Amino acid sequence: MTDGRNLRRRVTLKDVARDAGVSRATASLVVRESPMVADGTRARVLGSMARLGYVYHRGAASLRGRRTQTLGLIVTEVTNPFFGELTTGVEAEIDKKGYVLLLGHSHDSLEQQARLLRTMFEYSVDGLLLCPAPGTTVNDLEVLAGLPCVMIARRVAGAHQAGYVGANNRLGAELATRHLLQHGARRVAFVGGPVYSSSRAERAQGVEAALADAHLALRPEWSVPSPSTWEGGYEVARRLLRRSHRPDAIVSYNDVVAFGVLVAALDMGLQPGADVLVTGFDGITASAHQKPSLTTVSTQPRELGRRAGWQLTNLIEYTTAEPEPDIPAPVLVTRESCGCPPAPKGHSL
Amino acid sequence: MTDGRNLRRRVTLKDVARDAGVSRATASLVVRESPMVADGTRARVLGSMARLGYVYHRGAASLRGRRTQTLGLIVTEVTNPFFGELTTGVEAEIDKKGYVLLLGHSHDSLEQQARLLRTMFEYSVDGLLLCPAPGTTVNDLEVLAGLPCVMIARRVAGAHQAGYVGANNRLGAELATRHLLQHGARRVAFVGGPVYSSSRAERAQGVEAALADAHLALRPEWSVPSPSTWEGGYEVARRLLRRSHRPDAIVSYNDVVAFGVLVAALDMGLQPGADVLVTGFDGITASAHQKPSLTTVSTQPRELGRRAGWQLTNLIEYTTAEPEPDIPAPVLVTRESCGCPPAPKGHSL
DNA sequence: CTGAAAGCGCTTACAG
DNA sequence: CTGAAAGCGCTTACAG
Repeated sequence: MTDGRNLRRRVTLKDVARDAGVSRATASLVVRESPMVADGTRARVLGSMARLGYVYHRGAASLRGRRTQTLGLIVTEVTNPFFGELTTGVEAEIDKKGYVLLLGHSHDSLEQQARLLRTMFEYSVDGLLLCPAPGTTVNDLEVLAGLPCVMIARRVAGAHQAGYVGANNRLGAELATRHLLQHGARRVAFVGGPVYSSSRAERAQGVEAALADAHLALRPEWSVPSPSTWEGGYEVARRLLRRSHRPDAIVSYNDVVAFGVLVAALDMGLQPGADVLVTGFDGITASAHQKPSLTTVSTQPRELGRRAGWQLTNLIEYTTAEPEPDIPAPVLVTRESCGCPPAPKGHSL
Repeated sequence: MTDGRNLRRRVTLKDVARDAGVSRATASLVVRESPMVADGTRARVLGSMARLGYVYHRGAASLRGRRTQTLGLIVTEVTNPFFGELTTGVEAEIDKKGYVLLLGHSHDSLEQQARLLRTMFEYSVDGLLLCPAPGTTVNDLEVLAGLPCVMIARRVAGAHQAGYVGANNRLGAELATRHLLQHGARRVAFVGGPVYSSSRAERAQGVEAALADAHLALRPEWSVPSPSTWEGGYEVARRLLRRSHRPDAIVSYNDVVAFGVLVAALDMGLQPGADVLVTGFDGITASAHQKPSLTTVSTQPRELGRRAGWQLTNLIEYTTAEPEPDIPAPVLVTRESCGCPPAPKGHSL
């Protein structure tokens, strides 16, 4: 006895066509829901498909049709839930437009990113969503050769063909800082973020702008870069808060860094929200779940992903020459860490 | 003038072959790194490929070759970082074996899961990794028709063909409970988890087994299911801790639930680790970053993902009839929430 | 509205 | 070690 499972040939459109007594082209039209098929014929073909257990072979379709309905997403970090939430948003958006997601993690490595780009290209993705690893240049993107592409959260200078979706870094940091000033802060520090990143620079500018309006300045020794990790925030905050002349407020580069700042303060016997005011940036779910809960500039990561997916599918389907950057307005979510009362139950952004 | 970009035909193996003066078959052998090609010929072909800017077309290759080097991963929840960390592990493992990941989120919906299964099938994935949505039955998996498949974290009764990678729920909960008893706990509650899930039942059994050894019992009103969310943990803990006769220790269904429990305790003026001992389950990164830090049963989510990827690729390449379930031993990571000193800096599992 | 033919870019036997 | 032919399962013009 041989194994029936292995012998069973894949059911093809040809089989369906024969069974239904039509040509392959007609069967193909039915699969693709073309209106140009007579109702009776369509019903007959659908019946055969169901009876024979036909499943559409997208690989074959795309070889001929030049579209894979496949999108690549390359994210960098992985310890940061921001990227997880973003990915969810992307998937939700493209799924409803009939695309599927090919996922890769570059771990902030240029080599790994280059490999992934090539792989995605080999798989003939219809378009690409990329959170570029730090140090990415236009040259690194040349392999893409005209493939529709949208950058997320980080920009690559000179990549004009590519779309962009990201937070308004400057405005966001400005909002946070202004709010802290209203709460009486006068000695504001800015903590975390990769040294030479554009996003860190932009956020720092926002802090400075808000301070300037209050006739204050960001002291250079209080603008401290760090890895964008919990540990980064923890270490820097410890150092800053240990001094006798210490900041009375800390604007953090992102939420994960802010979490480290919160714990550092608590470990030193300082109450965030009272002894030192703290804000984050991103608005990941966990920001609502800290104790004290974290005031943050929400970029609504899920929504950001959704928009990136939207922009990319548009780029593919309508081929704009130079897409408009999509930079949604950030919203300040006030919670305990800046001295505000906790948000009402169930409230989240 | 017409746009040169659109006119440029894709460079095919045929072009390469012509340029190098060999047949397509030979060029194909070179691409696939076959040793059966003369060194000189190979060099010539590789040269042509580089000069012409050839990129391998995997779609075409798999249509003929019957392998797409593509794996599907369907994940359920999204608010829980556990799945993010798991995904990273999966990707790391399959990437080095030359596979690529097709990602889908079922959001715990059976309909969405069914759609995703079908889609992955249409894309001819070589295998599937599935965290089944609650309520999934063997029937739901029939569409897979022999496709190699590995379940992650949750089992589907009767799915014998499929592999399985998941935590040892019973043992894990037992370890945690024993540890709490050693710290002097006597009134232990078990909080969170979906009512009828096998994993909740197994973890509850572990708690009971440890308590039984100490001649104690799990009081029915102290075994409280809840959504596996922060909110779920928060609400249940509030209710339990409000009573005069309250638990002195809470074993939480997972880390996210435990985070809610921690904050509920703090909100009520109780110190976790002193007034009430708390443990989690999963070992997500954030467990080390709470204040107080969370003692947890680590299943090492990344490692779990790695193993699932390993099992699936093995299943594909060596076709075992009935794969062995892979149930790694959980490890208890002790931190502040059970009254232990915080783990040393940089320590994580 | 339907059918016959060609082709997407590769790999797989099979000769030589 | 290399070449000519057939075919993977679809879609795309093009007739009718």
